[in-house]
Amino acid sequence: METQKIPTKVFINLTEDKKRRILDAAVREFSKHGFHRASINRLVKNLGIAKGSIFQYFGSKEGLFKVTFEYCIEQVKKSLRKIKHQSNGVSFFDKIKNTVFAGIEFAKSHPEAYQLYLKMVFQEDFPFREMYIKQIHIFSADYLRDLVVEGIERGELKKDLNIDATVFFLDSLLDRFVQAYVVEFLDAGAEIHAASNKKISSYVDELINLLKTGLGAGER
Amino acid sequence: METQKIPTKVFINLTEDKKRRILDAAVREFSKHGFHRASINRLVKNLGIAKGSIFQYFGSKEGLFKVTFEYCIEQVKKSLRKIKHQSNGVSFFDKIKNTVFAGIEFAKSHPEAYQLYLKMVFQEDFPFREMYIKQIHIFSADYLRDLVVEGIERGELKKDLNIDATVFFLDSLLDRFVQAYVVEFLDAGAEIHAASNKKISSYVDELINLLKTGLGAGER
DNA sequence: CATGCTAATGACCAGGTGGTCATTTGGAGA
DNA sequence: TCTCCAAATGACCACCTGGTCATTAGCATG
Repeated sequence: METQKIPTKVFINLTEDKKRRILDAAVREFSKHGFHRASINRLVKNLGIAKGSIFQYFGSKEGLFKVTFEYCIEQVKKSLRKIKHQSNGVSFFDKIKNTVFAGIEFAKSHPEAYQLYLKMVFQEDFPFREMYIKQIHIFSADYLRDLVVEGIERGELKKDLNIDATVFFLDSLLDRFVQAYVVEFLDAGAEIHAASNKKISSYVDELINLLKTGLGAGER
Repeated sequence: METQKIPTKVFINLTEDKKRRILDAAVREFSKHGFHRASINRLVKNLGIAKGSIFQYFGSKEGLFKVTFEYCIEQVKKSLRKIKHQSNGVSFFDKIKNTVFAGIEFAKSHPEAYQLYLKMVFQEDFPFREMYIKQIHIFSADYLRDLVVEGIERGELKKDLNIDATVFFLDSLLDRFVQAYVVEFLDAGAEIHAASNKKISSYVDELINLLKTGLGAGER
């Protein structure tokens, strides 16, 4: 008798299609209601399978969540790899612009996964929360740090920049921009929420301009 | 027979002290667990009063939440009034700095109220959510807009700034800064979380410098 | 057709929820 | 001291939760 792996082999042996159906439904359920309010009863009703099967596949609600969340992270990774590859060779500020669009594109094509991330960050009582958030921040902050360092080397950015502060600065802005696109009422009256691509584009240009030259009426 | 007001007169007639005790405990319960997972049973146990009383005071869980949240908003208003009054006459960028400190001060002295706000924004299924978030954003965005307009008039800011974009820019940064102070893992490795006042102060200075002059290696 | 074995099933369980209401309590007025 | 009535109480209700497990179904092999 050995300890159970999660997910169990019973789940792994399912057809790819059924596995995807189950995980997609789980992402929807968790993203809509958060961990604790998510209901296994509702989930299996939506799926048309028996409740016992879920526990045979994942052992517990926590196990189901774990597998579901890792499934989401895999999607994020794919997305980031793509954008990193695409914007090879362009300027720092264009890379930032591409990153914003990639973020919005992800939130658009995987709205439930993104909602789940938001809940995870701010709701505080998910299992394994700390571990997962750390994992995600390795992507985003490190990714931005690389961009900044490269930008400085290339002479596109001031060479005396405080890197930590700059990364935080960028991270805030980008993260919040995508949030405003998705969450509503977070756009401070700027009507970013669900705006057209064109509008978004001109908005991002404005922000990048502010980023580049600052707000102050400098003595240039 | 007329429709019940919430809170009922039974609650209103309580001593100020008991009212405060009840609302403080409710803020703690809701901020810790969110609306749906908050438990009336646990609340009354902590308070040492009977469950029936809560329903006599507020009619329902929703009624309790409404009164509790409005109690929090009142605290925010007080805080904003204070800081608005204090920083009369100082420069734009000093006002921004004061605002950051006021935000952190509020999150520090009313951690539960602030947590409740975060949950409200990102958890999506509170009652009256939309209404309340709108109400809150009237404060913050309008407040910042006033600062920006005044800054432009005084010649402290570029006079061709896009005001909407600038307000969004500032709102993102300030909001996120306070979040990073409270939430942990949101500081992109910048170690803002629960930092000392001194560290915070130097950090804010860095950020304001970025705000003022931008990131770009301009042709100044 | 019979056997054997795994996967699927859903009735059932203990425990927690918001909400109700008949009963008790406590203090003001006579 | 007795009366009265609003306020406080907590046992109780129907409902829902995650989780269990004896039973059934389905299918491959002999």
